[in-house]
Amino acid sequence: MNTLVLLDSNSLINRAFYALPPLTNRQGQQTGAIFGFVNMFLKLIDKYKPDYVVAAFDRKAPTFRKKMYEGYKATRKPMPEELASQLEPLKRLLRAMKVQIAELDGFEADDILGTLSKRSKCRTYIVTGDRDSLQLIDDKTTVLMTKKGISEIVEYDEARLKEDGFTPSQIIDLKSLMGDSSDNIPGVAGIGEGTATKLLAEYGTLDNVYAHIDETKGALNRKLTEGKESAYLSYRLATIDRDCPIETVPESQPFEYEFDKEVKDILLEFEFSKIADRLTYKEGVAPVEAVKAETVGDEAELTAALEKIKKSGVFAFDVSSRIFIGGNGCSYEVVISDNLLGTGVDYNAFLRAIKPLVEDKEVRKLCFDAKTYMHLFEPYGIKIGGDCDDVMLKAYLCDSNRTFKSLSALATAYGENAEDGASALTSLDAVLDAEMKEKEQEELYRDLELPLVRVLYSMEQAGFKVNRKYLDELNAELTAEAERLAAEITELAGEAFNLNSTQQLARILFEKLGLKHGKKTKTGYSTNVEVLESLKNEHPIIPAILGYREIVKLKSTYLDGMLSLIDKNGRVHTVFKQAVTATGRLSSTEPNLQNIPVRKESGKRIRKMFVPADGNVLVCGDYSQIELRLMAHMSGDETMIEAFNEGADFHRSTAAKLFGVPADAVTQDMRRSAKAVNFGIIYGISDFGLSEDLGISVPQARRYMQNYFETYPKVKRFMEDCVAFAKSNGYVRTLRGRKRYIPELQSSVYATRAFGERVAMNMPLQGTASDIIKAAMIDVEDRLEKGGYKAKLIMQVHDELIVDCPKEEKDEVSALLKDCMQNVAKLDVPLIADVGSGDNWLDAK
DNA sequence: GAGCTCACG
DNA sequence: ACGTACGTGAGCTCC
Repeated sequence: MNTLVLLDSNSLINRAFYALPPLTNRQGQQTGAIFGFVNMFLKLIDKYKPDYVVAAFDRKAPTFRKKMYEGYKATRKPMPEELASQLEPLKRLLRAMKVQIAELDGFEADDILGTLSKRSKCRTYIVTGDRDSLQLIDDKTTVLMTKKGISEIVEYDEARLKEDGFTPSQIIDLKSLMGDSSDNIPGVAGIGEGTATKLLAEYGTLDNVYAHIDETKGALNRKLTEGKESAYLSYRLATIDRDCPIETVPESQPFEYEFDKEVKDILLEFEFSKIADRLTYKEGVAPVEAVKAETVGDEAELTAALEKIKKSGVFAFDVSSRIFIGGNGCSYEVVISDNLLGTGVDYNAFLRAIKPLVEDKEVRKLCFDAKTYMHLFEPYGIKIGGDCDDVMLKAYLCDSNRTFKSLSALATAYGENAEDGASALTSLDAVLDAEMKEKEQEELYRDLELPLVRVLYSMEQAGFKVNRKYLDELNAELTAEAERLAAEITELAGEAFNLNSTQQLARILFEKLGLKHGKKTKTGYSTNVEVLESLKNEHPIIPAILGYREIVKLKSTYLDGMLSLIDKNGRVHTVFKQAVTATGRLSSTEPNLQNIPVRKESGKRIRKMFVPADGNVLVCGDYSQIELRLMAHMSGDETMIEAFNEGADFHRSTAAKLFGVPADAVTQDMRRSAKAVNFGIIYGISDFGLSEDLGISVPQARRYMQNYFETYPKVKRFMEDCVAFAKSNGYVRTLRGRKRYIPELQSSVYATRAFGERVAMNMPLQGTASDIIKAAMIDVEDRLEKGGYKAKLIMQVHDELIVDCPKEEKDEVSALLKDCMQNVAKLDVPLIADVGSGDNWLDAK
């Protein structure tokens, strides 16, 4: 018997759309849902080997079923534009793949599936995410129901459906009772899945439920009686039309497992290069051209290869699970020896052999993520000579919204077919150079990101000393305190439960203890600090939980989490990520040293754990309100510039203007409000956000904002300009030209677009601040080295730099740090950095 | 692996 | 009528 696969395309692409991130190709065409759909489809044909495939689509014109319903209640939500734009491209691809497209005015996809499955003599699989289609199951029709988005498939035949307690036709009865909000089927008000299942188990069909309605009592009887009309309407709505006038004949177009070249072109247009490479294409079509790397299997071959590479003037290296090296027009895979075979090149010998080439300043080096290679080479005494071009950074500057964690991921995204890392590097390098030039990112690369690599490497290498004795003592104390609070909470709750489980905690608080719940999350009621804080006086368990949360957070993240990361010298070595954030900031991992506590008293005790090397002090410089100063400079607002030039407390001065009082009459509360508005301005203000932050009404927040914009009129202008620029150019940029593309502005969804607007206002400030401190870091490192200081820059926290400094250098280094930070950029307002020092991180600030 | 919570600028 | 403050990373639960 032949096999037919029928696709409920609208259902599938819908699920794919919400399951996958909003991918786009480089033309900006949305491709995420297509990507999900195609991946699922390929898995499917692999498993079921269909002879024919038909993809059914809904047609916009209202169906008979929907029309009946429209008079009854509101219509379905329209498809978001980001998804709608993917339908035609998907159909184009499917047609090229010899999948028939079936659609019919006035009918939904499931009507077509119902009709074709009824007509066909094939073993038929219906692929969908909607349970509606389960009614189509029979002895030759199986429904493949997608789960978890579309990543998994569950086979439903009659036996499987029976396990759930239903026959195929009962699916219709079920829907008519319980309804289906996603399909706009009302059902009987007040009856859910549970009750509906019970009723059908007892009476079998909807008709029979109503035939025995006298046997039900109370509320159920009332609901059924009142909902009878709706139930029967729902029955008609839920019944799939298996006799619609669709003309498609599945058997007329055999599905082919070798595709036309056109399929590959379309896949590459979508930038699904991995998929494009995986498929087989018909004879006569050139297979994917992969540059074949020569194999290097012993040290003599390695020497010859390195000679050739040196002559080419470029040395590209990719050392991961396999090792590739190459240059202009040559590439090699170096086979590392293993004990079993006894062939290949010894790993240590390989590194020794490449040393001269890596250190040769005349040879241009090229790799993905140069900083990791500096760490890799360090134990072998290899120092990269001159700069090392880094395709990771080039790609990041071209589009900071995308982040690549490996060379292969980058190569895939750029549609590189090279199977070896060295060839991928050289061709990516050329492509990215052109892209950087077009996007005016070359200076930023050459003068900022590339020189920064060495600085970051040296900071990571140096590490930050941890006072181990202090850590252990603090840990013991917090452990005891956490245990005490845990016991107290268990006692107050009257039962043992997992204190770390928000779900279990919600059950205890809001069900068992009957406390008032606040806002909801996707999975239940929120138990976050804000909610708990509001209940502080309602029950003694609340303060105990707050205390427990605080302590356990500190202990697990900053004490226990730190222990395994301390090296034999008592230092932790963070890894700075230079190509992650959309704004240009760095991030810090393993451990994240950019979120060490400081705001609360308990957190300050954690911060004290970070100390200088023996005989040293920590010198710490941090920019004072750098983003607001940048706002003053970039907007050119005279009032704001003047306020900073006067050098007074800016929040206070803002408060004085907002509330119309002299500076010395500003109360704490007025200053707090002004500060909140200032922050809001940096984030891309919204009335709602400000009202939440200040705990005031939205109209009140709106008045604050209005007042603020009257005080600093050019700030308003600047923000509007940012949004307008972003809308017409597709990106915003920093003073130094770093760009962030904002595709969200093209969205048809209001919330997404509003987010895009806030991003447009925030990124130029956050990104410029980041450019500035990066430049300062390069200066600091340079001057410390040139001055022969032993002091080392060891940390950056967005607006703060930390130097581990011999005591005798403290004064000079403090001055040097301040000078570098303050004079790295010339603005219309002073750029102020406060510098302090101390025996631990807390005291140095 | 997603969702929640919470630490930082 | 809608649903948001900007940018991160880590530990924990629960599926």
